[in-house]
Amino acid sequence: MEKRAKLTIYEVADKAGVSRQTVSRVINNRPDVADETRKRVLRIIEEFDYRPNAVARSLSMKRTNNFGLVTAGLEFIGPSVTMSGIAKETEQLGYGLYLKDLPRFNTDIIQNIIDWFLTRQVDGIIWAVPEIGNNRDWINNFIDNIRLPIIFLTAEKRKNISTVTIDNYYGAKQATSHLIESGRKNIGHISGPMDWWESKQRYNGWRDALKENGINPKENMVAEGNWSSKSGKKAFAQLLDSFPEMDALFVANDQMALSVLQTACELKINIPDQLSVSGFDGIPESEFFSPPLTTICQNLVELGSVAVQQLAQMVEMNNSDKESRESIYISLKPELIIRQSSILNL
Amino acid sequence: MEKRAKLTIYEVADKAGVSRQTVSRVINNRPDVADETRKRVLRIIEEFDYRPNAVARSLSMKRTNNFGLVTAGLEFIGPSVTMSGIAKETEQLGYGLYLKDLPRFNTDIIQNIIDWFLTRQVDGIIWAVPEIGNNRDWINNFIDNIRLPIIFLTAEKRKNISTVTIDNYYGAKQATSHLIESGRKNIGHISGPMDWWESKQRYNGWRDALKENGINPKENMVAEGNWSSKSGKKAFAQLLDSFPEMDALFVANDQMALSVLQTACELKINIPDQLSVSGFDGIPESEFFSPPLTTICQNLVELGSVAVQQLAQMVEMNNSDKESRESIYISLKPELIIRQSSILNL
DNA sequence: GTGAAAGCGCTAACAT
DNA sequence: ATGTTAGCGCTTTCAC
Repeated sequence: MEKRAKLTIYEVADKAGVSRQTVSRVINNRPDVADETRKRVLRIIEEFDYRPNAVARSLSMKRTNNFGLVTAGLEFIGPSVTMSGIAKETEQLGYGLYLKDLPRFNTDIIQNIIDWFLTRQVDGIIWAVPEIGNNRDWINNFIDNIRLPIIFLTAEKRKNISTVTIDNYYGAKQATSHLIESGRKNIGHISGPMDWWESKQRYNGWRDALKENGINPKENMVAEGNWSSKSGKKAFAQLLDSFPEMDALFVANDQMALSVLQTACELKINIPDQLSVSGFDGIPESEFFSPPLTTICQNLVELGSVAVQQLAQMVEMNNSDKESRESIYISLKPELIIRQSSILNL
Repeated sequence: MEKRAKLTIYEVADKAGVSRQTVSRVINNRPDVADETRKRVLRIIEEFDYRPNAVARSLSMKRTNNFGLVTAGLEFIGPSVTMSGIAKETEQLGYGLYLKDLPRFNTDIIQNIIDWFLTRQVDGIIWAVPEIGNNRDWINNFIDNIRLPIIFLTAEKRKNISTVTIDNYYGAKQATSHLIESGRKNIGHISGPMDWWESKQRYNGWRDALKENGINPKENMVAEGNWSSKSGKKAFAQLLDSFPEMDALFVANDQMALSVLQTACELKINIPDQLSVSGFDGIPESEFFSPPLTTICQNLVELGSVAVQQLAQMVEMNNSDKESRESIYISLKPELIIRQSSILNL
């Protein structure tokens, strides 16, 4: 096999002694080709290692079969797991995937990103940037002008917007209720950064679980972290000080919970006897913390898959009945996993 | 702003009263346009929200300005951090990025992946799949037939192949030497899966550091893990049994080292007094383990950046003098970070 | 079942 | 400085 200039459909046609259209039909597996002709063309394609040019095809068909994905914080494990789900499902459905990773969560270059994707003629966009502060406000300004299907991940419900998310509120409530049911009354909370939508939801779940059980949530029972182990350590120290009667703790992610476990080990605070702990996320390591961590397991791979499936559906629909598509809101329930960090020693 | 059918360059030309060519010149910022004409065209573009079609441009220019990225194991933190570096640098240099995540590390669909990228007419490929077993053997068969620039990450040096990697051997040697220098003699090793190239390199580094210090590495001093916390726990238990005189331990990644720290805490083995420990990777959490973990910090974001820079260079060169490009091999040195897990209490 | 003509939206090369 | 002509490689009519 020697290298040679790329073959075009025209040259294949020439060598096979047919017209370009016939070759095109063969490539696209159309039925209306004589069996013998098809074979002859296929042989030439094989022999000369011909590969159709997807760019030309896209131009002609006015459809690229590509999705655009916008993420942020790919250096963190959550976003990247979600992305792996997105990548796998995209592949599965036969689409290609363009990736754009935002340098910051809160960004002013939204229009550029969207423009770039429009320019590249993608068939749909997956917006997987966490909702922080007002970094979704652009939606209101743009969304009506964009005819392209877009699916949003992990966000508040909005009018005319399709979203797939994990039910953070539900998960937090599950975790907190579990701590209460196991007999604790003084339940603290280490939250994520409070300008994150997810943090707020988890906070609200904690708060409402307390209220529904006749416990009054107070300010000294909460400390704010920023998801990192480091911040978890600090927040725990703060709580130990502001809420000394604390006998249970709901931590907004597993990373920060790890710090709690380790600090407790240093301070000789027995977990779960003196302090019952639940995390949130369900990272694989949580099972091997000491003690193994009770947590809320969110299936981020599934989140990504479902989002892509929805997007693909929107793309298909968009092609048939234009304006009929209704926006959807899918909320996936995370699952409580009970481990030793919240089980009383017998 | 109301939606309307997408504008083409032709319609913009019409409205501006110029030819398509002039519009094209304006879009591409060519100098040879009268200032006034340029302004007129730009106004029309603005007013009608015109966006050039990159697909058409690619077809015409025979260049897409897209790279293809192949990864595997994106659900793990290492690959995804590397990828974030790749994404950022790609963006920086003005390229788009297609993402393909392999379902398995060891795969037989290599040809399909390459074909897909060729079909999409990418300008270059970044191969970021870890080298495991013989999953790089395909290179020998294909590489000479592919005229497309490809850069490989994290792999053994090969003829005619361009590669960027972290120097795992060097890092492992650094860590092990450090343990020896701090006065230990019985240095165990928990390795990664031994069919991984990276694991072998780290193992070799450990082995040679011992040898160079007059210590004879024996089989009972090594236990094999698979990078996970779970496997780390098991491997540590095994070593405790097979190598009871062990007073220091070089663990091939931080996740497994975490298990060691936690198990030690449970077993009341004091770290670093009884056992001095070093990890490898330098994940952010390692600083907040208890005790903080001595480790080898590899800058994966930089790894990704450098790879993309090299690829971009290959693309440029390829366009001028065809066959002159020599293959490169860049090896980035990781850095030893000394923390309490390997410092003797004073 | 197959082929000819036209077009997708853009740029390169040449002409003016 | 601007316009004209001819493609880029493929698909979509619409003939035959």
